[in-house]
Amino acid sequence: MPKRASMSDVARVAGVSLTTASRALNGVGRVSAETRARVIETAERLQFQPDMLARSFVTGRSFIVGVLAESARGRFSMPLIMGATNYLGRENIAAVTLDARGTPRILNDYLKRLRARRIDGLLVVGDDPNRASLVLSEDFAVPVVFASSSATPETDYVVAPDNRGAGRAAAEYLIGLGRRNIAHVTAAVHDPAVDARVDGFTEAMRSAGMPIAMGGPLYGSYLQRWGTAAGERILDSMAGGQPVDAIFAANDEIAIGLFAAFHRHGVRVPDDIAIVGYDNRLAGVMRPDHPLSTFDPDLSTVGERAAERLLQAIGGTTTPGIHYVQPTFVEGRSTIGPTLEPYDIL
Amino acid sequence: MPKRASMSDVARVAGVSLTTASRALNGVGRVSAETRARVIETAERLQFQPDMLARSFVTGRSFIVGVLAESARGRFSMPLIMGATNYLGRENIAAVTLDARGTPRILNDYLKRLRARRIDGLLVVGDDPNRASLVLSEDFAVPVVFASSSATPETDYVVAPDNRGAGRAAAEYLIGLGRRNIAHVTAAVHDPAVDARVDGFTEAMRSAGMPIAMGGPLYGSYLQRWGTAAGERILDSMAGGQPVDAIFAANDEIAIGLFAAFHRHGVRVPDDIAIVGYDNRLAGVMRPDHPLSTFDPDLSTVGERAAERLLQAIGGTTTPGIHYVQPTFVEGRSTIGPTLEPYDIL
DNA sequence: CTGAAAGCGCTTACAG
DNA sequence: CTGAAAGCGCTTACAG
Repeated sequence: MPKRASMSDVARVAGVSLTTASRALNGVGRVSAETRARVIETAERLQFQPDMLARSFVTGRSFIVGVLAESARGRFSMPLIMGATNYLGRENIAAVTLDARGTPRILNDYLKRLRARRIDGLLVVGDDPNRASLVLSEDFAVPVVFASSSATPETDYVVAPDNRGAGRAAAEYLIGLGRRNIAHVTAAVHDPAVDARVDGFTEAMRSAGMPIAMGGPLYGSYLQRWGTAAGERILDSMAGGQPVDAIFAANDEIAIGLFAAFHRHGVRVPDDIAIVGYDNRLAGVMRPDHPLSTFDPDLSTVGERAAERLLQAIGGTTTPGIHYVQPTFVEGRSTIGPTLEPYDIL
Repeated sequence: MPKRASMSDVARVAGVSLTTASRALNGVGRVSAETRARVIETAERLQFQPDMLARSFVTGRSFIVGVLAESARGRFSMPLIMGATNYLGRENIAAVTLDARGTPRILNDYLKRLRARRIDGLLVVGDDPNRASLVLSEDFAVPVVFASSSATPETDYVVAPDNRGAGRAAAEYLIGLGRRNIAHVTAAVHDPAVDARVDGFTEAMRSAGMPIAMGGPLYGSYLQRWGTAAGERILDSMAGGQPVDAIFAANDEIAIGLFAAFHRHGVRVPDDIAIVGYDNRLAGVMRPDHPLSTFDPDLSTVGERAAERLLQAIGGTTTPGIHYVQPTFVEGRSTIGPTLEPYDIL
């Protein structure tokens, strides 16, 4: 096979100096239009492809970024990383994907390696609030973007799902459906994603002048079991004369647990109680006719935006601050009917 | 901040030539033990980190590989790609992740770019049988490893889940449980994964001298709906005097569809009919006590092994051929009880 | 607008 | 065992 054409081959054939060829091909510096055209034509004819290794060497830009995950196996991280690396690939940027598995020692090791790799930037994926400071304390010389749902100082580049917006949207949606006694069943306090959703939900309820049913958010876990337990509690309360006609659940597992409790007691969804979940992780597993109304945080888009932001930061065309990605609402039978039966879900 | 030490800094400080420093640091060529020790000590003292960009430039090894997915969004591809990129990251290899989205034009574009990137190798993820020939016809100059469940010529490097082995194991497991009338409900013929599972299952049944219930595999789709339809058919057949006491389903959706049909007709699982699924995609979504017996193809391990294989191929330490990854069996209530109820699943 | 030349930081024949 | 020198393929002051 014929050796690849180098830029000096192009220069020689086009009858110009290497300098001029470089300038013409990169569209930088003054080159007469005709010279430029001739060089470009020659390059195409010779099927010239610039050697990125040489270019990297001389410019110091590696066209490689680091993607550092707190835990790559997490449900949160995987689609996010995929979204990011896909975007990067499309932009012809390579990624060194590293999984710190929550261990600072591993993290520091990795940071050292990334430096030797001369990466152009770093994308940090995860929710560990300590991570940020760790990385920054290393005073990494390249831009760092955080893709995370936890709050991070406004001095960093951050991309995150809008949990607060989702909480607000959930309340507004249920109010719009005419529901008047809306509860919120959520996971543990101090989980930043939980807190943000609670805040948004509370805000929207207050704006509508509506108290939160059950006296406020019910805190528990992300497990279906908790959804069922919360459901029992709500049924008790209803038996005691406290009406509940809609629930915003912090994830789909809780939503299904609630439904299970209600169905066992003959309470119909959505006829008696409408349920909105969060995550849409069960899409593709659940039946295709959308049994559950839920919010899809669109994590691969979060990853994509974070990667885009990183390239902008490298290019100096963005400023620090947090960018939110709006979760998409997926409307399903748990709020608009017809009445759900157990086998309608899976 | 002080400039990074270069190799010539190390050489100067250690009082040796650049040549010797390079040899000592890379452990190549003859260098006296004391010289080597001195150089290494000096390098450590100066915190020398070799510039990988320079090394790549001169050696032509980019320490970057391409990861080309037929469709990165596919359920199959995502964990596989994550497994691969994680392994690569640990080995300090960057990846350009590209999603051809089934389009040959995009594919060829990407291959051109990867060449300009001077990648060290290529990992192709996906099941499209045309993909392989496409890539190879480009006579890519670097090693190519296929991570795929479709059959590929023995002249390539291939890593794939052992579908045949899983089919065999499913039959043997159900036979071992004492079941005697075992059916197989699967998806479409000519899907390579389906065919391999059918082959393995058929083989094990034949070895045990047992006919396949229902006269042979029941072909349909991967949808839960098909599982339910197949369940109805099996119930009819049972009503007609043809016993069935176990089923191997081609995926978990089918398994759940089967269960739904049986439960509606008062047929108990596993008491009357044991069910084994495939995929374990619902782990983490289903209840934690393993409602469903199923095979986990361990796709991230497939990706990991494929990446490992790619690095071996680049290093010349492996030979072409197919390596299988054994799916892991996850035992659950659908085969060992107690009797499953609808809400036990999700 | 164009070109000769230096230089990026390594590896590796080649010669001793 | 050790070293002087060439060279990898580009970019970019510097000089014209």
